[in-house]
Amino acid sequence: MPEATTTRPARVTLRHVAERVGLTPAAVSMALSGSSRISEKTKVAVREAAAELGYVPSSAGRALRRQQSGAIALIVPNTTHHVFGHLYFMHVLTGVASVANGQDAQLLVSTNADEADGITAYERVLRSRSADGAIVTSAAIGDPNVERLTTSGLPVVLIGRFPEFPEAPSVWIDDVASSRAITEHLLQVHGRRRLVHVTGPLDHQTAVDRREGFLAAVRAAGIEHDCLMVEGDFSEQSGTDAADAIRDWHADGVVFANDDMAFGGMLALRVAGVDIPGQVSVVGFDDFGLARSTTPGITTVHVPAESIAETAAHLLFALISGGVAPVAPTPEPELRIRESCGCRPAPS
Amino acid sequence: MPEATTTRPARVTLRHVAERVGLTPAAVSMALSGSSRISEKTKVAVREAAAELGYVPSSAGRALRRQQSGAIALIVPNTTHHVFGHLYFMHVLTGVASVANGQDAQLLVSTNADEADGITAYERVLRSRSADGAIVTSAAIGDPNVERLTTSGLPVVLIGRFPEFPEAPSVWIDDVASSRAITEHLLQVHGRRRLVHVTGPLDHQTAVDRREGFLAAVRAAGIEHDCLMVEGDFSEQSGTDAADAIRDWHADGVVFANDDMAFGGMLALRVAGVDIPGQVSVVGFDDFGLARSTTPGITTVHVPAESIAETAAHLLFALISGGVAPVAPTPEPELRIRESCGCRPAPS
DNA sequence: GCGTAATGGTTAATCGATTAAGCACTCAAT
DNA sequence: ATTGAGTGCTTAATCGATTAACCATTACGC
Repeated sequence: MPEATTTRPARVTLRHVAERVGLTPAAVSMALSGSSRISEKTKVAVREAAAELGYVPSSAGRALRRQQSGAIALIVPNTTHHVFGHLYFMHVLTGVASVANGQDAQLLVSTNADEADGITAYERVLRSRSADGAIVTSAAIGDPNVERLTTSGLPVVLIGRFPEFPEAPSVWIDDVASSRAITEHLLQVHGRRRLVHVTGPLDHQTAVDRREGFLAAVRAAGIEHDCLMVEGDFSEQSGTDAADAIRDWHADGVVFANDDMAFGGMLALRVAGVDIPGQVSVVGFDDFGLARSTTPGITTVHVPAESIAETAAHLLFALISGGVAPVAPTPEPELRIRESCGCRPAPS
Repeated sequence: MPEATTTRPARVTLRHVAERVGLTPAAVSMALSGSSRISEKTKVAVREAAAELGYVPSSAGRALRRQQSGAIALIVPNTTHHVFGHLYFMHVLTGVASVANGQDAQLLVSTNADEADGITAYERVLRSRSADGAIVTSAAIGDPNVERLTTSGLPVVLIGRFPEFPEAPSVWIDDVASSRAITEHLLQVHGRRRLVHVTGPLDHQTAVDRREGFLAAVRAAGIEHDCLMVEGDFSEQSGTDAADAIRDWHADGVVFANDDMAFGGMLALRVAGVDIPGQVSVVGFDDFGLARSTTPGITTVHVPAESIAETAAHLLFALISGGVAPVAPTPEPELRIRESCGCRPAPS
């Protein structure tokens, strides 16, 4: 039984196209890449045949020959701390994906911290050259993997501030200044004096910096000995857990290190009969979406995660191709004033 | 100047390991894969050398030889309709990633709808064999790309119902039954009689099915000629836009086809002075996170996106390795009763 | 008419891992 | 002693794309 003439093989390679037009694979390759050594007539014939057969170059073959995969990886080392599956990650993914699309690069998402032979799965992504470079986000302070990746000589861009690695290409916002600014909002605009700060997990630089900003503000106001620090972990639950301490201490203002905790805290305070913002002004941090959907809306610091991610991606592509890492500008902090601090009346 | 003896080449290949132990690359490959034709002593030596040099197999070399990439792709054809960058996607990503990790597979995320040579970027992912299979989510009805992918012979699993392709492996929930159930909640528990349904974009099967479920419920109640249909597009804005029509029509219950629209609608109704749930009962659909953060919390249908995604991923791996597609069970609809329908008093 | 350029390809090598087939060499059984 | 089976590796081919080096033609200048 003869093959149907329209049968196209499951995998169309250069050779199939070459046979179709009566050339060698080499010629077809050159034709498709627009080499000047191939006649215009042949190029047209090759392009037609390729289109008819549905030829798409094998990424493996090409990667092997070119010594680069055409993909970048987005790595999240820290799956334990509610990071992956968080709104933050969505924004980062959106930003990175849009830049990757613009560069015709594939995007690999890697979150697996399993170790085999002492190498984590996401380090393996780089060492196996599945990706030409990586963006690492949400890493903890002192994470040995971060050091390994940044010193491996492979193109890696960090999202977040890593004082331990001042040389490592990284993109961050000024958490200290932002946190200070929003704390000062409570102090200066609303005249709050008994402040609580609910921190994030202090093994993350972001949490440390936001605490630092808070402290700078209260120090400047001369009330640094009269405020309460509660350690949270960025989870809504830890915000809820902080509510008792906040009430017992008779706070009139709370700076949560992120919106999730602010939300959890607000709910718990409300259940306990505390009026927000009447009795207690509440502010958060991040503005990834939650803060505007609650009632009252949470006054917060807008973290432009998507644009940070875009910057990181551009930086990564620059590293991959050029080697020179342009310095990324740090965006200015931007407060989003809503109702939880007492600025506007809640709608209703 | 002599090279430092500890210098390890940037890219360690089989040959480097082979030279180190005085063998051929072939022997090293066999040793690392545990072949019985290699002596135990040699295997130990090889493993040691590989670990010392930090050898990780080249994914390109391996992919070329094995004719599979060891990666799967998560494809979102539809970037226009607020899909990527949505909470839904986060859940899907989490589910797929966890299964992929379990299978030691890389995860490619592809959202680029750009066409070149009549092939979209995400079809290219499959045809270039960058991925061994794909999960497609959020595709529109009649999207030609879906047909192309499902009939291409490549392993593809769809998330969502596609009546046009009854043979295509797919995973979905029963939107019709779920939507009917939540509509009946308004009718039976709350005695609502003047219902509005705000649909999603009707080029998506999900939106069509949810409308169908709504209609089934009102039909069963004998009030199908006395309800209002408003076409939305799943966006918060379109929910907001529906508010005027809802009020003008003097509705006492609204079934929004998703939570985003319900949120937008609730805000707008509240601004217009409508009491929810006092005057109007509101319900949504999805429960991806937003519904529980609002005040009042939105009564909704819980869509187990993460577990759907996991099922889809398992199905995909079965297709890739076995070829047999196990039929996936359809999860039962689950209502999440909150305050927006009038069931519980809002906390305050 | 003859060297010199173009023109338009082909040949062969390469990227790294894998595996079938082959080849020494040892040991045991007939 | 001689075949037979193991044992433990090496050789060589392969996956697909790319590119440097090479080889035929034809065209052209003087």
